[in-house]
Amino acid sequence: MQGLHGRVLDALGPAIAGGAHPAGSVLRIEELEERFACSRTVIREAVRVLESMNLVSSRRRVGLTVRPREEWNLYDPLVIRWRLAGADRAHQLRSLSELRSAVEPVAAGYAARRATAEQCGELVGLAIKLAATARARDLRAFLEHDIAFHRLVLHASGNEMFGRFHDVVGEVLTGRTEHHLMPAEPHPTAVRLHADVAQAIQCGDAERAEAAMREIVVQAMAEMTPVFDDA
Amino acid sequence: MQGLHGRVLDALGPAIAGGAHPAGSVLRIEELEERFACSRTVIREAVRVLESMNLVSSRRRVGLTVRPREEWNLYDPLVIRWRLAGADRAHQLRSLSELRSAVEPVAAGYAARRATAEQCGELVGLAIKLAATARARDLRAFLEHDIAFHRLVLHASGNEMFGRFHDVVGEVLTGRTEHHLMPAEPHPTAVRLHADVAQAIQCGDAERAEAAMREIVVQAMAEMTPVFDDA
DNA sequence: TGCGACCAAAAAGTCATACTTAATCGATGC
DNA sequence: GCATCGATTAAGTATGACTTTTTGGTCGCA
Repeated sequence: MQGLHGRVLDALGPAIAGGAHPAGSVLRIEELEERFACSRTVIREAVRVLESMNLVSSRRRVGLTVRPREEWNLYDPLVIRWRLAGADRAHQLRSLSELRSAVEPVAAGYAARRATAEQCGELVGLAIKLAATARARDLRAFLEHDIAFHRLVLHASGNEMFGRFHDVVGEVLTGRTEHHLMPAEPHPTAVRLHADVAQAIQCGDAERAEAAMREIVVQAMAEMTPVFDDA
Repeated sequence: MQGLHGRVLDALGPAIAGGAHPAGSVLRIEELEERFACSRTVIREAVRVLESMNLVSSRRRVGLTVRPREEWNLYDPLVIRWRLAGADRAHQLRSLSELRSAVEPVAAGYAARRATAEQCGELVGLAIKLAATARARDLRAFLEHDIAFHRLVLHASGNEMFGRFHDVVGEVLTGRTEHHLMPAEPHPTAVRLHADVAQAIQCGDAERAEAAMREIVVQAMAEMTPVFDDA
């Protein structure tokens, strides 16, 4: 995200999502021009985006009113990111983790029914890499393969809505690392469960894929409970 | 959505989402000015929105390149609506229904753990209304209560991500009616299942709530299979 | 022939100004 | 207290000028 447009959006979006402008508060284009030291064009274009996310609503003679969070497009990748960057981070991580516990098991089930042979091979390969990087305590690489694994399962589900959920998963998995919630060595159970998922998908065993994935997600949530309790 | 901005968005969004401009095709601001007979300002502002949805990417000396569907913000309520309005409707209904089968049971489970007494009362009330309107074969009112029921369950989950999923549910439930897939009288089983969900939530029985909701969604999917097979 | 450097031109990005429009708010009248 | 009217506010739109980034073609060299 570059240019002045991107700069304004990357400042104003998080400010709103982070609560600096509570619901009901009113901003005016003129004051934003001054704040960001740019032209009305740039502000208007950024505001159009925020409006389409339902973060604000624009009205003549009033200005831009910040909408309540319940109205925001909470699935917008930018909104997710902005919220994760703010004081609401723990709360958002919890919400996303719960959502994940709904989506990923079912996606794994569909993957077991629909994955191509190539995807199966790749999943097994990633599961092996996960085991290797866990053993080597290479957390960076582990995260990388973990994200890739989940992304591939979602994609292999053959449902583009599941596929597009990878943004959420990536953010949650990354968030774990940033909160130092990754144990020095990932649980052997977690590693095994990933292999289980890969194998179940390869065998076309939807129920097993679903169950194993559910365990992965439930375990990940348990590991994050300390953060949630801050919320 | 009013004004020229809204008009352009409401024409260009569906055109892209509906495949009139395939991935890789390039539009230019100048030609859009001519097509929509408005100023560059309006086009640029609309384009900013489409860009933030990842429908297009803008580049100097190239123009606006339509992105592949895998990159679109598929969870954006407008994108969902545009796709449902296009030739992809059946496919999108299927994808959304599968997603629904993931999300709603788990949301019902959380609702069983978190719903307020007031919400429980309201759910039971809606289940009663569903039964009455089904018996009276008042499909319009049935749909209305059905949507309200699901919306409330999602809200009662106490997770704003589930709560915000109500757009998806509303579109899918409404889509059934538009495809004349609503039977003359809703299945007594469906009606009973809704009551089961309401009761389970009231009793704090998460497993039962989840199981009953899963059955509702699975049954709804089965009823839509004829449409899916067109996809 | 292939590669790198250079430059003109294309198309978006930004700015400024003017005009239009919708809607809010205050005053007035009943 | 409510309805109407009109002025004013702040967003919506248009236009033209200028800036910036980047693409694509040309040229030179090995």
